[in-house]
Amino acid sequence: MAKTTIYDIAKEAGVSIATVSRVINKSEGIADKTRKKVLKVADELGYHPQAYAQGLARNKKNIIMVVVPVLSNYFFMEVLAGIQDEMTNYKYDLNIFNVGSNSEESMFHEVENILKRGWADGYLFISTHMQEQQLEKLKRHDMPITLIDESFSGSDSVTVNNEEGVQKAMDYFLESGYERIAMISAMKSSKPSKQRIDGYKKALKKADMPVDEQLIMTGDSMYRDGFSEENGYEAMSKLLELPNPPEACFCSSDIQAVGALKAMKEKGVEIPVIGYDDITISNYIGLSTIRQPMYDMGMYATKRLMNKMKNSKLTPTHKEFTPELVLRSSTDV
Amino acid sequence: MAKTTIYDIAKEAGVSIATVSRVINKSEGIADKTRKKVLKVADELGYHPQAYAQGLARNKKNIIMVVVPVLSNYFFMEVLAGIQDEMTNYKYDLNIFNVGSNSEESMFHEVENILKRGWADGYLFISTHMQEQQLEKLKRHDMPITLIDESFSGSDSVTVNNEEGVQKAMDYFLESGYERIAMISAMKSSKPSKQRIDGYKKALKKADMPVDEQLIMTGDSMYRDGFSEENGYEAMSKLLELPNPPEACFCSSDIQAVGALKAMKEKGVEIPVIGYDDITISNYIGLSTIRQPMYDMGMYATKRLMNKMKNSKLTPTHKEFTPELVLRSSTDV
DNA sequence: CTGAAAGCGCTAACAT
DNA sequence: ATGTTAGCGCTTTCAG
Repeated sequence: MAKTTIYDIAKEAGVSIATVSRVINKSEGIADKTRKKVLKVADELGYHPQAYAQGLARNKKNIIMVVVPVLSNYFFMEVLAGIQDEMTNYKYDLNIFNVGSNSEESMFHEVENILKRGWADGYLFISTHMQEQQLEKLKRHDMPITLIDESFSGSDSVTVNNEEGVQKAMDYFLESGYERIAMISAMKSSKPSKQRIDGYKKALKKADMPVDEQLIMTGDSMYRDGFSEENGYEAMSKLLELPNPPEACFCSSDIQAVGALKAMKEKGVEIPVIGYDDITISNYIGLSTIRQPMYDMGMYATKRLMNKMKNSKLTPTHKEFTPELVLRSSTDV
Repeated sequence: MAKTTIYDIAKEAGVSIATVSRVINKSEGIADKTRKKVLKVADELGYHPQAYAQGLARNKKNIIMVVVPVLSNYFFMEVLAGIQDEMTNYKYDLNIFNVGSNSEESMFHEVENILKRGWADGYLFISTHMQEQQLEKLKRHDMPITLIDESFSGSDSVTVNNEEGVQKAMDYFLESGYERIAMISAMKSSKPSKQRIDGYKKALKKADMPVDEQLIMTGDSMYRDGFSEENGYEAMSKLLELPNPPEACFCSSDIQAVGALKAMKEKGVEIPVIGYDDITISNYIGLSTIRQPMYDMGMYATKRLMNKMKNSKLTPTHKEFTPELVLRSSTDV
């Protein structure tokens, strides 16, 4: 069964390709008889339009593309679930594109090229963490884009306030009377990681507490930017070997907290731990955490994008979700 | 910055579009001077080939498409990590397509249409669970496809023996002397779920033990086919309310086991539990499980697909991975 | 209501 | 070494 085209159908049905195209596209003003005949032949031949030809001809792809740097990551997965569920309300297909670069510069070019290639009708960028100047360049391509987990004044974006989230975690520890509060961070070059470190320091300063750099720890494995169980495990192991170990610990992500918890268990140590994200599993293992409404973020961003695509002169909006402290057993020590 | 085409470059550089095309595609036999000029203009204009036009013209897309029914699922995520990492070795881009259908029939049509549309040069199908007859139809489209987590004699596929995996879990329980062994299953219509139930029954029969249908339990929430924490939680809750509760429990997936563990904790019950998959987190929470080499499966399948694309007359191979029992603390009671 | 023909942006013979 | 031209499969005027 070779690829069948409208030419095949036209010949077989004894009409012109224009007519075939018309019935396939359900345009009106077609004799009922012709339509039926064409449809029948199309079905027999197992016809389906070629995406590339169609896209080229009408300059419309019916595709929404999600662009992400790292696919196998819990944060992304949950955001994606929201996108996916919301997308069922539209007639667009969803494509996920993985930008694989390491350096920030080449990542930008990769992203820009995706836009230039004209893959989709609209784009959702998750955690690509580009600079404003770069984003500015992208806007020149004049494509609907909604940013998730990063923001920029001139673009649609949905984020959650990282510093506020950390603040809430720290406030809890501080109010509970802890003084040596550690933080398990991730890759230094990661923007959310950086923001969380900043939030940590600020919270300490606000409370007139000293910042002990030794207590800001990360593991050695930087797979997935350090947002991994392994990294958290390593970090906590190091923390517990300090001459003066911490009394409490805030983690940049739930997944690292999971690793940290294991390290603690192995050493027989029990200190309160708060994670970040509130991935589904956290509820089941009793991990206290800062909840980011990941699913809602994905859903909201998708809605925004679709609106933007309908009405291109909508003013860009920035939606900031508020993170919340969720207390579970990992803070009961 | 409107879309720039080779026509723009040709005009600006004072050459023909063919020449532009040649230098963009690095074909040889081009005067160094012309090349430089063209490249310069292309750069100034921020040129990048249009994917659809290029794809249409050369009938080659440089895309590998991963087709999955459910995106936000741990099994898929880990397989995907393997695919993603392996793909960095090739010059293809990765696209993920989510088939969103509920009924088996319409799912098949969705999948077939993807093929017909001609998106990619090769496809990786993960857990689509089609019937042989349907797969047979797909083969007529003559596109390189590798199946993951399902198999069919005429296609490249990589699977893991589900029954064998369950057998190992059951053997462990049986040898440890347990008699009332429950199983937490997932959606009945899911193929892997079914296979695992079969394995469970077989193992019992082999050991001359009665099969108590009451002990094959699933939760009410069927989100993600029942492969969720919630489902496991519900199932275990029901199990523990039985007049004669089980002494041990095998779960269809680690993620369900996580839920089951929570239910046990809440009721203050401790029975040994074995999950299925060995997702990364299991190691950190001490969950005994049947390990499926998900990452390796993704990697292996990707390699196969790429080979197949190089050499289309390769004989289809079926690679079956062997699941292994991994004992951790959840079986120490 | 239907057909002819131009065009979407690019590639690949075929010329020169 | 470079230009001309005919497609790739489909949509969309413009005629009739």
